[in-house]
Amino acid sequence: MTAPAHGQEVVPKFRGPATTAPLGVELSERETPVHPDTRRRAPAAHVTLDAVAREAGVSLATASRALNGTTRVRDDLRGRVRAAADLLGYIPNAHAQALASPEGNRTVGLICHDVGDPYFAGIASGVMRAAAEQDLLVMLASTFREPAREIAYVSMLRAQRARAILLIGSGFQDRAWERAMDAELEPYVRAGGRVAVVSRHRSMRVDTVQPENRAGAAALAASLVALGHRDFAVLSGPPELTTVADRLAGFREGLAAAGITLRRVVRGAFTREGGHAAACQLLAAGGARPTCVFAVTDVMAVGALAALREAGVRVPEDMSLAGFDDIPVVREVSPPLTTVALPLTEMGEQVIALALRTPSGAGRSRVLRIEGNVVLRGSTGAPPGS
Amino acid sequence: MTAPAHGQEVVPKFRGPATTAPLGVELSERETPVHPDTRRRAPAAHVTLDAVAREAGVSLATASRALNGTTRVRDDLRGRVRAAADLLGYIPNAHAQALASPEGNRTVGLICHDVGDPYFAGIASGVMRAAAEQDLLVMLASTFREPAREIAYVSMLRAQRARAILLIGSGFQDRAWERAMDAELEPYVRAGGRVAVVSRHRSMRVDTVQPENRAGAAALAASLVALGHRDFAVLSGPPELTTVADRLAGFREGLAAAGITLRRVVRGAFTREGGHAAACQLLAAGGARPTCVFAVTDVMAVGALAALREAGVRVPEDMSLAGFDDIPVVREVSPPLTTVALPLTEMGEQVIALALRTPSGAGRSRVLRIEGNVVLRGSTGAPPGS
DNA sequence: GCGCTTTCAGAAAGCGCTTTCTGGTAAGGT
DNA sequence: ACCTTACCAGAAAGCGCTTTCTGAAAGCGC
Repeated sequence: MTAPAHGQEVVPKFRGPATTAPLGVELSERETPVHPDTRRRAPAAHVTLDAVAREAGVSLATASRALNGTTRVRDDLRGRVRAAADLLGYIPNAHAQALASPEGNRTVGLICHDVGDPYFAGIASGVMRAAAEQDLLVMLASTFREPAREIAYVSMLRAQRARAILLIGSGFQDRAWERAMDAELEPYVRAGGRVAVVSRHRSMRVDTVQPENRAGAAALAASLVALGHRDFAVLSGPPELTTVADRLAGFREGLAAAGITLRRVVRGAFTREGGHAAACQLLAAGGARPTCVFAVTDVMAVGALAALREAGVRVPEDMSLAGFDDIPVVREVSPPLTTVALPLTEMGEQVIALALRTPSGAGRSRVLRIEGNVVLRGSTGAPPGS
Repeated sequence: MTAPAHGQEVVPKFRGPATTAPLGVELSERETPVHPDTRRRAPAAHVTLDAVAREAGVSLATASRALNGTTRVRDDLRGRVRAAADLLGYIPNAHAQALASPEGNRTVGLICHDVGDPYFAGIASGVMRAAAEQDLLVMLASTFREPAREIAYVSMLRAQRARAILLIGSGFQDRAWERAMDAELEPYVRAGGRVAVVSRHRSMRVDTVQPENRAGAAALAASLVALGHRDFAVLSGPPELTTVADRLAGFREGLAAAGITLRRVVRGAFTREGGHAAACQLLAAGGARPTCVFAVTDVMAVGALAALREAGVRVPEDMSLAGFDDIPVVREVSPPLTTVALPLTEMGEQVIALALRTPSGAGRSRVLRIEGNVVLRGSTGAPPGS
């Protein structure tokens, strides 16, 4: 096996498509003997439809029609055009297509906080799968949780005239941000753009794939109560995220239904480290420890699990732990985490489907509710001493 | 000056999803009050530069220059243009820009096997971060390991005239595929496109971020031998992937250096389930079990770990297990996995930097070697009975 | 005050397509 | 044989920008 090429000369084994005589009108350029320093010259231009038409001996319009099949074209001509396109290695210029006709645009935008996060990666994976089926290209944007960047990306996607913009992840509960986002989205939609989101955006009237965060958290709370727990703490994320607010509220509701008051809420970043830190903080606090901890996302729960282990707290013997989302990793840790399962990939498929469906009509928006299923795994058990 | 006016009547009040939400996946619609006029109008056209120029009372050319700052424009005119653009909510049409000037294109393409896979998600995350810094938009493509789809995506990205195409993940060692890929890439590069890859592509002469798979696997083998192991098995992936071939070869080399012959290679899919299945197969086989197993990727190792646990094989007491890549999850499982650590995010940043750097000159390609670090964790220990 | 160079706004030529619109030709009707 | 249709290829008009190219006005030295 040859070593990877470091500074290797390109072997020009590919001589270009025009090795045979031109069929149609003369293309004098081709005849030009290749000057030795062509290498350094301006890059070879792209093959245009015009060149294909000339090669096939038809008009530009016919070439376009032959390739797109929009109108009937005589079979022999169509054949000639196809052959010419093949021969020249023609690839249409997507920008020109998009400019010439609105249907030419085959891209959608996907905005999430971080593809590196398994939650978003799961949803993105679903979006990619669905997009592939419809021959769409996805422009991905990671905001790294900066609201300003999110707005900027919407603007860029507007510039790209993306068919649809998909916003994954809950919105910020912040008036200024909401206003700015609305200001971006409203003209976009008005101009025919589609918008769909995963998770609730307080002020936005757009098609939504809505995980039942509240109900799911409440159901989880009920399950944990059923295990015998009475003493709970929550590891929460940034309160301005609607997802956090909803899950926390739902969990409280679920406890309240059993007459239990949530004892403690520790706030942390929406990351593995945030969960770790929050758990440490919880353990460091004095007083009786809760018997059960709910982390508002699995990512945080994983961090919390590590923190508990480091502190010598056995899960679930000393303390039960539950998360939310059911990202793949929670099945791999020991003990596997109890969580509220969300069909992430499917949600990704749904959100793009929602966006691409025929518009729901002026001023209408759809909400696709996604039920979360409580999955009890090894990380939860009866409270100690029961 | 009137505000953009296009029906600002939209009431920015959002009632939110009904809290009496029934559980289950269901679709509901909510209605937004809309001004009667707006209802069945054709979509409002986008604001064009022409409109801005008119609003500002200058020519199209001046408006363009004022906004892009390419040439000096009198201050008062520039101010007027900026104000007009703001007022109208002008967003340039990226397609038109890209068509009119090659520099107008601010997109790069990223092709990977599956963003849902933590290995690719990690690299993609790095790419996204670097792209954001340069104000580039990333078009993401997931091939789901179908070679044909990979080729098709390159073609689509060519059509988009992406500034650069990034290929993440090893190439297929398949002549037909290589030829087809070359045929796509060669004209692209010739036309000024940039290509960079992560992992070796046998036939491709392009800038490469090259994890030292071979050396890393060899070093891992040496470390495992040092722990006392003499009896090894490898859980391998599809042999046509260069990454698999290299890691397997490297591991063999490392063992050979200690005079050890690899006993067993079990092949599985390049996924968690593939690793699980391969491990099961290994255990099901008769004869003495190896004392140490190397899975060529962490993703497979995680599956293998689950399989071992299910089979009652203790890790590392009964059998040691090691992986490759150091994806985040391996630190969370118990025991944490020994692996060869690759700086995934950084690799993502590097590959886009490599692609965007000034061309290396005709026919030259760079290789950025990334060393992997052997990280011994709890999943490996002395062989049983030592 | 007269030619000279600068400076900078506007007209216009594309960029590479799609899609009318136009018109020629063949088929069909009487 | 004459007139309608139908069909389909080609000419041409954009799509929304950037960037020459052009020329008017202003600045300058003598």
